Amino acid sequence: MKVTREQMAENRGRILDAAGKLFRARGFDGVSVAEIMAAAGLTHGGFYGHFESKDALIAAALAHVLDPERAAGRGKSMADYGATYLSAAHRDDHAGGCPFSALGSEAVRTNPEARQVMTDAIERQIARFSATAPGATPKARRRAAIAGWAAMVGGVILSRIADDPALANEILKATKAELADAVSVTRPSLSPSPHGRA
Amino acid sequence: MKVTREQMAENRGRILDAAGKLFRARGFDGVSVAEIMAAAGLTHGGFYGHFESKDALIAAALAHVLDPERAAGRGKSMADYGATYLSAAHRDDHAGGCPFSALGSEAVRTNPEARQVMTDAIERQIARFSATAPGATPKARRRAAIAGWAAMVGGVILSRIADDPALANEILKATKAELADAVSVTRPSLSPSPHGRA
DNA sequence: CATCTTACATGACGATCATCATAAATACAA
DNA sequence: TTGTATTTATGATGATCGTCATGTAAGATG
Repeated sequence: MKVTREQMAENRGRILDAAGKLFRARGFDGVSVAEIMAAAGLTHGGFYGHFESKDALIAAALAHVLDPERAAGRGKSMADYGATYLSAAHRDDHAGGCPFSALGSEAVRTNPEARQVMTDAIERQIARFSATAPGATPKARRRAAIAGWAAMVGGVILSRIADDPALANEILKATKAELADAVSVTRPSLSPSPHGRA
Repeated sequence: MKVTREQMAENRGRILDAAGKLFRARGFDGVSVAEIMAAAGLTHGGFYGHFESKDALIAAALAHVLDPERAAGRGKSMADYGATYLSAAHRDDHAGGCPFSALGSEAVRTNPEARQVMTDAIERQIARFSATAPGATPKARRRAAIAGWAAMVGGVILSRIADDPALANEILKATKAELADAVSVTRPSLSPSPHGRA
């Protein structure tokens, strides 16, 4: 019943993949350890050889999904990122989408390790958006990056809650449009932003 | 062990109050029926005389909290509402604050009745904000209302997740400031908005 | 090849939970 | 006032879950 070191590392990776998807799809409390292990092709017994507890898995799975190495849309501007983020495809992809929109309000109540993982990811996202956010000064751009990120997360969550497909799509579209306007208009006064669409 | 009709109605109200607060503070899965009943001053047995299931209570508690009759900040403009919404006081008041920021990502996965209750509340909020949102046309104002509401919800959620108090406060402040700017600047072209601060 | 190490499977344990059955007590109708 | 309906308390039930103990097969090590 033993397994190659390499196999073990691959198993750990499969556990993290499965946990990342299942947590996003059904919430931290909506998935059991046994279910995650089964999705990874294993049984529940081996779990505690890989992780100390379910809480530890939550933190590790979030870190795995939010790993800056394989972040989606690396080179995109904030506007382009927002357009993808606020698409129907992303909204409908709970298991594969952004953990903030899938787990945001639950993450508030998770363990400190997981909170810190998410805090770091928030800071990275803000820093990334700040490069292409509208605004004349770095301070203004950072402010716009934060507000834009907040609108993206809130927009997807509200669109997912909305029962009525028309309303759900309108929320996506409206948030996307306001975000795009903010970028193209910049602040009233300055010359054309040096960080435009392309 | 029977109780006045009036008492029973009051008991039901206390159950809804307790459920509303506990759900917002700890999530739907983080609170047991027995705990809610205890918080209402009753024991768990009587629960099913009031509600058909925990799911039914979730829907009823959300409807109770989101009741348009006793909605907070009735006459406020979107900008004023946003300033209160994005305050540290509201962010720190999980149990008494907005159910969308407290339960948003979990609400996506609740029962259809609860989803519909929340959908109606979203529609009401958008309609309310549309009256004082920036924009030259009703369409533009509705768009701004939606994006503003999304930014509020996302801003509070991100601020609550953030482990670092400085970052948490910055998120609130930045989102609030962008919201205020959007209102005061309106769209570049038109005369002063007829729906300004006051 | 022999020994040690260890990753995973099986199975169990204690706790928690939603839900239901029953009983007691009393409001309400007659 | 009497009888019935009904609200709540007590207690039980079956299911689920996180975690752990143990066995075993097989890699690692020399």
